[in-house]
Amino acid sequence: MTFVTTAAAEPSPSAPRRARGEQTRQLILETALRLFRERGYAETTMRAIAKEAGVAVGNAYYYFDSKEHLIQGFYDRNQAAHRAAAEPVLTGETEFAARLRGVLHAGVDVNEPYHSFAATFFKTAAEPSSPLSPFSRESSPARDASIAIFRDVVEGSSAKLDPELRKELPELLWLGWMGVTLFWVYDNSPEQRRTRRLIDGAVPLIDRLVALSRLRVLRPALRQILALIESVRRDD
Amino acid sequence: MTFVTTAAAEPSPSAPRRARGEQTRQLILETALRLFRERGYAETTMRAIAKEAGVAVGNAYYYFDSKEHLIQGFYDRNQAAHRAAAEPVLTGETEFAARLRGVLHAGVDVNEPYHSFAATFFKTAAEPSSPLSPFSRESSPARDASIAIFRDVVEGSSAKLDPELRKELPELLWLGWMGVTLFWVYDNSPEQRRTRRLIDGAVPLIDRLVALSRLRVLRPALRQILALIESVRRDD
DNA sequence: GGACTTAGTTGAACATGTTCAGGAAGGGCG
DNA sequence: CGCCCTTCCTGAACATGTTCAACTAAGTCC
Repeated sequence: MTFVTTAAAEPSPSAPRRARGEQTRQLILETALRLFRERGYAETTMRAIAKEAGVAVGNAYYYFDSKEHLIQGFYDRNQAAHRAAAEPVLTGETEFAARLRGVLHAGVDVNEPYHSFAATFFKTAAEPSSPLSPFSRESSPARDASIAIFRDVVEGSSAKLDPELRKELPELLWLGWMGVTLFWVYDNSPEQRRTRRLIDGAVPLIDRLVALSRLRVLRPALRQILALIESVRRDD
Repeated sequence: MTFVTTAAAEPSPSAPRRARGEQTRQLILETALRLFRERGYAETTMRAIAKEAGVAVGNAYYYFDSKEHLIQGFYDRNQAAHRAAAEPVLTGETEFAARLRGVLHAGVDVNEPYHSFAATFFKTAAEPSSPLSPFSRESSPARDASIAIFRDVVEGSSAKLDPELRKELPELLWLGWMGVTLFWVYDNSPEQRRTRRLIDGAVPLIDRLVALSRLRVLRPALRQILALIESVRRDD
């Protein structure tokens, strides 16, 4: 079985030990994601992945703890793509609203091709104990990277806002982004237009709220909100 | 196999045709929910349910399309229990904030015994295409019943508020309740105290916002928000 | 070079959700 | 009663995620 079946990275026996394993891992991941895209998540069997990749079923389990774990690779990729797609806005725009809007739309753009099957495996991410949950320990690198985008949104903007709020805002915006994503998953309007409308409608509201945060009169209300967040976050 | 195995409702052969089937259905559902509670959802096999109920595996599939569909029974029950638990507050309290707070706490109370395994099967509810999704067609009876509770919260309260908002508020509060539930699922603080704190902190804020809705100055902002909701809801 | 270690790989075996061809069994109808 | 239809029920068979004992071979150490 040494003839070339695909042009893709087939592990070459000549490669050094470490690299060889990494090659196999990538091959399995690539194959899996391709099949997920082509047939959907549930319809893709581990046997099919293994066969298509030219390895034994057990080998896939040597590199990935479970079928679900293959999805993590998808997340990592999408996260990087979001960052890249947001880059122009983050370097070009200075107004808070425009930055936020651009970043959110970039996120939707990046996800768009996967909408149909993202919904299919979204369920696995929703389980709190799942490593795929956006709040899980295993997701924390991807999560931190995602929050970093929103920190960039805030810090690179010309908007002046309450310093307390400034500290919390990136994480709150990320949470909002999770909300948008949740909405997006459920949104089956053509081209997910409702999600776009949600973004376009919500961003000005958020912008106005954020601007209001500096008003002396609203200080107590803001403190109350921040205190609530703090108290809810506390884990006891 | 005609000896009595449990004291519970075993289908009596003498019962009329229709009722007999219903009895079996109930028996299977009871058994399933009990085992879910005792062992957890994933750990309970269909074979175990069938064996425990004294029927064949196929029989369970005659009454329930899938293992997930057994959960719907759990929802229906919980919904009714929520209504019942909220009753005292809804008849006794007249202030909006107190009513809302009471209803939300009642909801958490009702769910509390199931927290550990609710999380386990929450994932199945999260899939948009699943009949268990709170937004699905199959869930609409339970959903409508739940929204009705929040309509009661609004209509039975002494609070005066913008008529436009009044129309939308029950559904918005229900959505908020879904948010609280989502938070609750992820909340593993002892006795889910964080969820309680979230409710206690958020209700006054909502109460204040709702009261503000009548201020002339805020009219444009309110209209903007309502328009956003309307536009997002539109399915095109 | 030879013994040893360990990463990498295999495929059969297992567990469990689901299906399905078929078999009772009650009740209506001639 | 005898026939038939529908409801209810059965358990073996199937599909698929996962495990595991065993094997291969690349590297390491003496």
